[in-house]
Order: sequence, then structure tokens, then C-alpha cells
Amino acid sequence: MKTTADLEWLESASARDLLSMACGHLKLDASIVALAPADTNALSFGNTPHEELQTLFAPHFPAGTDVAADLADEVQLCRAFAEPRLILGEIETKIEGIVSKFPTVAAHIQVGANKGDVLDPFILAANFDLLSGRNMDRTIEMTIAHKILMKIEDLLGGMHELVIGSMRGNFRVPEPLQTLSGSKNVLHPATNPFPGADIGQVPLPQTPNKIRLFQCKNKTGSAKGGDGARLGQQLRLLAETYGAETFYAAIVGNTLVGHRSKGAVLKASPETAVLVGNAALAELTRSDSGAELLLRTYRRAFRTVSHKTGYDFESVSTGIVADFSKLTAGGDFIDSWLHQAMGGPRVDQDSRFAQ
DNA sequence: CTGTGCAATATGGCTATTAT
DNA sequence: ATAATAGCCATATTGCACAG
Repeated sequence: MKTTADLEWLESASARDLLSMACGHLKLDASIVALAPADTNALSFGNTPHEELQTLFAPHFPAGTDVAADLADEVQLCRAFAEPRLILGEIETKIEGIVSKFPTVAAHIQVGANKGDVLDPFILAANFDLLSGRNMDRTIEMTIAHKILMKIEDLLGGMHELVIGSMRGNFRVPEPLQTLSGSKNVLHPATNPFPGADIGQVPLPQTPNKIRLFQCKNKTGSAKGGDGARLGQQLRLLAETYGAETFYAAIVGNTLVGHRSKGAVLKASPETAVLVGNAALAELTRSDSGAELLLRTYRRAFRTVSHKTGYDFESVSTGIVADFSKLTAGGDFIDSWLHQAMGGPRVDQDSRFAQ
């Protein structure tokens, strides 16, 4: 299995091998490689905090350049991914996809992709009076920002899965494509082997028969209602079926206090480890610098995509304000939107009239 | 006995992806 | 195109433990 090989390389290679790989990617002189300690392996060198790596490299590059920082980035990236360029490209594509769906005209905030999701005129009114100092431009800017941030929330959940699932030794559990057995929740050896898991890890040399399976959430409050019980049952089934070690991990957060589904998961699956924050990332990334690594990866991608797409929030919101002004034609824009948001032909609004 | 804080459970309002 | 499923956050409600 490829993921096994990725991990084994890291454990058998030396610190200098890893640094050599990073220098190769950045086309830096190979003489730098001697900076890495001779007696350290690639895994622990790659787990060195960014700050420390940068300090190690800095004296050997011209002051005032970013080379030392970039090299530190690259070492951490090579530690995490067998093919960092490939994964960075995938992340950028994903971000670009979301940015391309950011609102650019009024219609994009007035109604969502689902025709039923209309901009709420009552929230608009609250925004106007309570948040925006009765200023229409600010009200609309807030509305746009809210829409965008919701899209970003969604993006990040998916990116954590993509990025962590692509790290050395990890694999992603794809959404089952065909549900022969009727539901995505039902275990099926061929079509849906790991229901309830997002990410898996190949067995470690220390525990050769233990596959490790993770359900990943963004925060501890992400799962709602009956999710916890369902996920717990699924995790327990995975443990029973494969002898798997199971984890219920939330990426963001610093305490289990306030966890909304820990109890339900543990009740259904007492052997599952419930983790949050660095504790979760330590298991998922096998590194103490997991959070730093994620941030490093994302920031690089955000910056690249920002330059590439040139989405300009200021000018978009100016344009959308103009669209609203046109619609309003001098009247009260919230009143005007109220009618737009609620009015329509009876056949569209009353099931008794619908054809 | 009452007030307080916590955890668990629900509800409501969104978007994205896949199956039908 | 629509339904089902899954992901997200904010907030309300309820039961329980504990302090006063």
C-alpha cells in the first residue's frame, strides 16, 4: 500500500534525506543539507517546530529574504506529504472553486442556489439597526461577508479531510458512491467498508494489526442531535468488524468541555477515543506541529488563490449596493426587499393552487 | 429548597454532493 | 430537478450535580 511506503520512507530516511528533498523542491544548493543533524531521522527532524527550523537556516541565507522561512515550510510540507506540490494544487483548486462561488451581484445574496433560501428581510432589518448603524452600505457588506464566511466554513471542513487524509500514512475514506445495501450508513465490504469514518491510518510497526479509523469534525459542537449516537454505533461496528482503533476527533478547540456529542458517542462506543485540538492532530498527523502544519499549508494556498482570482470584496460590495439601490428606486431598501422576498403568484406559494 | 453551571439533546437556518 | 444525506453554527430546553 502506498500510504505504508510513504510512512516507512519517513521512518527509515535521515534528517538529511528530508532536507535534501526540500532543497530539491526549492532548487537550493545541496550544501545546505549538512545543516541537518547527522544522527536524526527524517520523522523527528520533520516534526521540529517551524520557528526552530527557521532559526537553523537563517544564518545561511541573505538577511531580508524569505528563503529560510520558505525552506522551513518546505521541510514541514515534505514531512507531511509524499508529494507536497500535488496536494497544494488540490487545495488551491478547492479554494478556487469556492471563491468562484462568492457573491458578485445582488442576486447572489438575495436568493441561494436553492430557490427557497431567500435573504431574510427580518434579519436584514436587524442587521441595519443593530449592527450597521442604519447604514445601507454596511448592512449589505455584512450580508455579503456572512454569506462568504458560511461558504468558507464549509470549505474548511472539507479541506481538513483532504489535507489530513493526504498526509503520509493516512488515507481518506471516500463517500460511498453506490449504496447497494440501501444506505450510506450500512457497512458493505466492497462498496462501503468504513461507514462512520472519514480518515484512516495504516497499521503502525508497533501495532501491526491495528488499523486506525477517525471520524473528523471541525469543532466539538459540529455534530447535532442524533449524530453522536449514530456515529458511535458506526465506530463500534468498525472496531468489532476490523479490530480497528477508533477516534472521534475535532480539529479546532482546546477542551472537551462543552462537547455536544462526546457522551452519545462514548455511550455507543466506549472504546473510542474522543479528541480535540492538538490531541486530535497529534494522532492524525503523528506530529506535535500538526496545527502549525495545517495553517502553513492553508495560508500558502489562500495567498496563491487570492492573487490568482483577484476577488475584490470592496468593489463587489459597491456593485451590490448599486444593484439594491436600483431595485429600491429611492424608497426604503428593507421594505422593498420585504416585498421581493415574500411576494409571488399564489400558485407558487400555496400547495392547494399548485399544479 | 433554590440558583447556577454543565452536558446532552433539539430546533432552525444555511450549502454541497450524490442518487434518483 | 428534486430528495436524501452530510456538513456547518447559534440558540433553546431540560435534567443533574452541587453550593449556599
